[in-house]
Amino acid sequence: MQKIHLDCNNCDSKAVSFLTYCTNEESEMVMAAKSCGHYKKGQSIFNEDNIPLGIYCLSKGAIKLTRSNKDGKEQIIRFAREGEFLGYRALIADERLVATATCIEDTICCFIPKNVFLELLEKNSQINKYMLKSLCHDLGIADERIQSLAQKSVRERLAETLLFLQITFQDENTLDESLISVTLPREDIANIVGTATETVIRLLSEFKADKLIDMEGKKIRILNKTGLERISHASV
Amino acid sequence: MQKIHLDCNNCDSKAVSFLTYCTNEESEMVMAAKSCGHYKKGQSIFNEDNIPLGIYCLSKGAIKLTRSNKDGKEQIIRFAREGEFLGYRALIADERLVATATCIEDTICCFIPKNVFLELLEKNSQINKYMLKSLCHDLGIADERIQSLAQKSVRERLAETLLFLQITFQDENTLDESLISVTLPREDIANIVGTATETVIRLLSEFKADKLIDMEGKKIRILNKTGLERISHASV
DNA sequence: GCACTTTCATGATATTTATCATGGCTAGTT
DNA sequence: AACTAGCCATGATAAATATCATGAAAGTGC
Repeated sequence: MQKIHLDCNNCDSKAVSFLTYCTNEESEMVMAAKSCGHYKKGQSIFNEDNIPLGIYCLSKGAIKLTRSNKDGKEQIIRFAREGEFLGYRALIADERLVATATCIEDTICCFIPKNVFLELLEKNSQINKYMLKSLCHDLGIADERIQSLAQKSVRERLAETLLFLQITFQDENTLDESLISVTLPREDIANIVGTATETVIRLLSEFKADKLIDMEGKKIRILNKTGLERISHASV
Repeated sequence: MQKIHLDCNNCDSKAVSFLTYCTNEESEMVMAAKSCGHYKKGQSIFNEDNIPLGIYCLSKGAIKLTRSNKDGKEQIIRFAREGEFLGYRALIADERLVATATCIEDTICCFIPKNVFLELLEKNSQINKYMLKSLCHDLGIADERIQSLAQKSVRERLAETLLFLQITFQDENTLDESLISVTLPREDIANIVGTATETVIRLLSEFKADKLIDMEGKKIRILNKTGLERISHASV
């Protein structure tokens, strides 16, 4: 990780995160306390089981949050992009980190120490509300995920995942919105869906044969969104 | 639902919920605004897709929170017992309810209107902290659940579920702690684990043959906790 | 450009789990 | 006591998915 310095006021992520609600004074406090760094694709920002020392703000790039089992097989719990925060769940719950954050692209990420964040949370009611609301929203998404994993087939979940990836990694400055702009190895896709890598590869081949998707290099293009939606909602 | 009136100060759930942090004045406000009712086993307290009008506080009994798919198959998302609250996730996130709350025992439950709850949340910082922390904790549990559903086999998840049910429905005034004190039909167990009812029945028979559990009427007794733990943690 | 490593792809096979079918058991009802 | 409905249980079978094996293709470092 290569250290750099960033000005929150010029940061892309300010516009979309709770930093919007900071007063000037609070912004100054955050800026004085934070430390920023450049991470390469594949590097991890924090690791499960560690004690959280603060929160992380993604200024640029994308990360996957994963939990590993005994055999080292990882499950992707969620993704985060520019403007999103990491590590606050464990911090607020006063628990250890239960997930590892790994960059899936080159990433710029700032660290805000625990006490600064907790003070903001306590003193600034807009920030407090924002966090509450966003936690509740995330919990709703997690519940949806639980239902999906419990009730849908792998085929349904893969279709769902492709649509999710397309939306999540929508590149606002590209007109080519049918192309999934992130390149995830098949193994990562399997670790979202909760299945074996070979199964993903096979089903992707089927989807391709059915003209639902196309492969352009490692990237996936969605040819028939409605078709995928139909598959994805077959049962749920 | 049969209406009754309850005094929060004498309520079992006061000791364990955010109501602990209410000032006298706030308690009065809650008491004046709330309405309480007696629900029979099987009755629902609220239904998915509805707009949340307030939150519900369980004074006695137990409920299951479920989400249904197209075919009407339900997934149990979580349980709530005395002292726990329901419906706040959707309320705070400003979304519709995504789950149905159904009593699995005769239940006494109070309704606190939206504005009263939101005011408490805003004015009382201890309550605010309590809610934040508890949401973060719940989100951690949801993430664990996601990993379990994605990576564990049905057999592993059933063992996990039995241990979970034993702890969750621990009756503090019974010495017989190896008996799972709640009676859930096999179908409900299947809807926690995320599998077919027949599969649960078959695996329970296996567990019984392996002397891991025993069946006493409809109730299940855990004979070998360590054995179940070993099965449950085989992979994760 | 060539060795080397990782990822992708596909076949063969085994295992797990779902589905369909049938019958027994139990609790509540008349 | 007989009747009925709703579980519970188990067998037979089918379908979905995992696992193992092998090779091709694509990156990566030197």
